[in-house]
Amino acid sequence: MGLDDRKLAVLRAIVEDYVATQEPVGSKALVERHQLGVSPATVRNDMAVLEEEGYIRQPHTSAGRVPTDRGYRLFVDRLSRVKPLSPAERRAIERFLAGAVDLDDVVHRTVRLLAQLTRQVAVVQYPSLARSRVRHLELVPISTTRLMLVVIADTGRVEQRLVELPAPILADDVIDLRRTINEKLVGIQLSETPPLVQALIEESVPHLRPAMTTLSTVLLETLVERHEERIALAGTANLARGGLLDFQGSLRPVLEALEEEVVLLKLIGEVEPSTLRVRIGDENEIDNLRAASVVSTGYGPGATIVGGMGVLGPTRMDYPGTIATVRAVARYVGELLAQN
Amino acid sequence: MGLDDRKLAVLRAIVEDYVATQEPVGSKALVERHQLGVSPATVRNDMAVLEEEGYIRQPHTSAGRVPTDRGYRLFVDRLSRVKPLSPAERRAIERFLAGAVDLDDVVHRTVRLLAQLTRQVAVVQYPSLARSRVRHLELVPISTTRLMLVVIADTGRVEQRLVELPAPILADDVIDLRRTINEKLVGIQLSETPPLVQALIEESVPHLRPAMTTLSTVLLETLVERHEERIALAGTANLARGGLLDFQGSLRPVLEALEEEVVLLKLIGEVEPSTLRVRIGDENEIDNLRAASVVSTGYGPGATIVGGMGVLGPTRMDYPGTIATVRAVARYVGELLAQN
DNA sequence: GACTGGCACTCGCTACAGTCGAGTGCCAGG
DNA sequence: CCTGGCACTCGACTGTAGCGAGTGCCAGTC
Repeated sequence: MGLDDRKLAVLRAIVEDYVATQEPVGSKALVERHQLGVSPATVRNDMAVLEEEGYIRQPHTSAGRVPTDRGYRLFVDRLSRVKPLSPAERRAIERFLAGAVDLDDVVHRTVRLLAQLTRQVAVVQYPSLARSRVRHLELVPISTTRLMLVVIADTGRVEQRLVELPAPILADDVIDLRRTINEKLVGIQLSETPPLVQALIEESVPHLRPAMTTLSTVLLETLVERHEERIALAGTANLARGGLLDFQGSLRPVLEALEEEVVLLKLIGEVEPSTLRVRIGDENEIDNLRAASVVSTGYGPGATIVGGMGVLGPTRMDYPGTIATVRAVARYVGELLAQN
Repeated sequence: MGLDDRKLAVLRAIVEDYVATQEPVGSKALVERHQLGVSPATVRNDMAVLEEEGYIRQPHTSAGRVPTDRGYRLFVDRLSRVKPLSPAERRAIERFLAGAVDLDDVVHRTVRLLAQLTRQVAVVQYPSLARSRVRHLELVPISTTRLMLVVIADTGRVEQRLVELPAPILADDVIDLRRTINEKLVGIQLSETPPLVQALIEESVPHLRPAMTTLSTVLLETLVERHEERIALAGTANLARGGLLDFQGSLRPVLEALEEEVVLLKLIGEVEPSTLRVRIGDENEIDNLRAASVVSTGYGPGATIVGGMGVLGPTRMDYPGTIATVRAVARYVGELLAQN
């Protein structure tokens, strides 16, 4: 039952070879390419045990072995050696991200960078509004009954929304409104604003109350409810690389899943303090992604986390490399945000 | 050389059948499914002529015929009968777009709607900044040396950008700056702003000149140069529908092309007054899309055009249906923008 | 002169048999 | 516990044969 060190080494070798060659790996090839110090026959015995335990399987009798999801899991948890990034990669990351001019640009560059380095599909969540604080609220008069509300978060993210007032409003009153809402809300974390917005109505001067009421509705929608989360995606073309061997023949389910923002958020958005997360094949909750693996992590300035990013690829992926890249990119982006 | 009416009818029948069945169509099947009033042998003679002229071809000897790009072109230009949208489709369009709350939402909904109705890849360009007018410019003080510049266009599009000032600035001066730039620029079409921005520097009061100089640089970047065009994409999963028969086996080149914003812009952005455009296979300038067709059109409130939208699919697509849908959606969106 | 029925021909597709070889499981011996 | 040897399995590949959809051509008919 217990797997001794050699069996684990065999499993590791199988995973590494299979990931590299994309073909079932046999006992003979294994001893040739790795220094296992035993004969093919011995390896075969080990393989039989590994198969019994569910870590590897045979596509057909008389074919080599292929890791199962469970095998990859064990590999990731206990067997993979950390693969440090090459200096060239580090430089690429720095250079690529250095030129960013604003938040949108940072996210765009990050997602392309990730896709390029890992050669897989990359997903980056914009800094979540819920996790940011209000830096400034602006009211821009468009006409006497229309205002443009602009919310600026401390992460640099900006949301805007048109407000249709119930009655015409004076310029001075707009200034008044702006002052009031800023006094009340600046510096507050967005997820904490609802009660304060509520209070705004009650505390406002009578003749502004109707305006404040509609305004606060829109505020609530903008701050909390409405497409609160945005997401950037890149590298879908990489899905078509593995010649349809990955993803059991059809990209369709995967592409479909990637079109749903909700799904993407689930993939990378559930950020716990646990920094980095790997979900392998069946471990994914989304049915369409049962043939895929996801490596995701949170990122943000310093220790706080403002969003998630990650990479999606075939279960047969280079886990050590991908993990190292995702971790490195997330750290760089975090530093970039901290400088701001 | 000249193709008489029956030969054209045969070509039309071939296109329609091939689009429907995805299989080469033979003379016998043709006379069975269409009322051509002649025998298979006659149809075969017509086919021979059509093939000689390059409108159809045989994948292999002893197979049915398949339209060539040139055949589709003729079909689109002269043979396709307009296919009016079903009331259900019209209602779907209206319902789907009615719920939009702001410009971003309109674009998002439009692109998903197009993808869903045509069952293909949809592309929608955000209203081009170059073609909009400045509605309002806002300067929000972040710190004494930092301003947030917000540009609001009359199409509802909003761009923002951080401005790093060379020296600290007083609150009153910010108000001054804001007033000046608004006086000068509001109502101007964005593509016309550069000379005016230049003039801003020269006309500003001496002690504000350094601030105005950096500000105008950023203004120029924001108004004209920087990722001036944004694009929304949906329906990529539809590419994987045709079971790899379309796109000659690999989705990769197509997916790659779709990742390049520049390419997408080329596809749908070159908007001439000519309302609707169909590019078939080889007619596409982008090599990766030689196996695809694109149906695109401009849209905007009333007669003005503020951006493009379109649909991409296999050359073997339902042209009449796609054309009708794209045209209808563009018109609805135009009306929606006009109401604003 | 245009259309049609008939006929020989082409050629991709499928099924089937046979061979090859990678890879396995098992066993006896060190 | 490991190893070398051996029989066995089964997928991949090859070659052959038959089938049938579809064609091109030609002689005959209206």
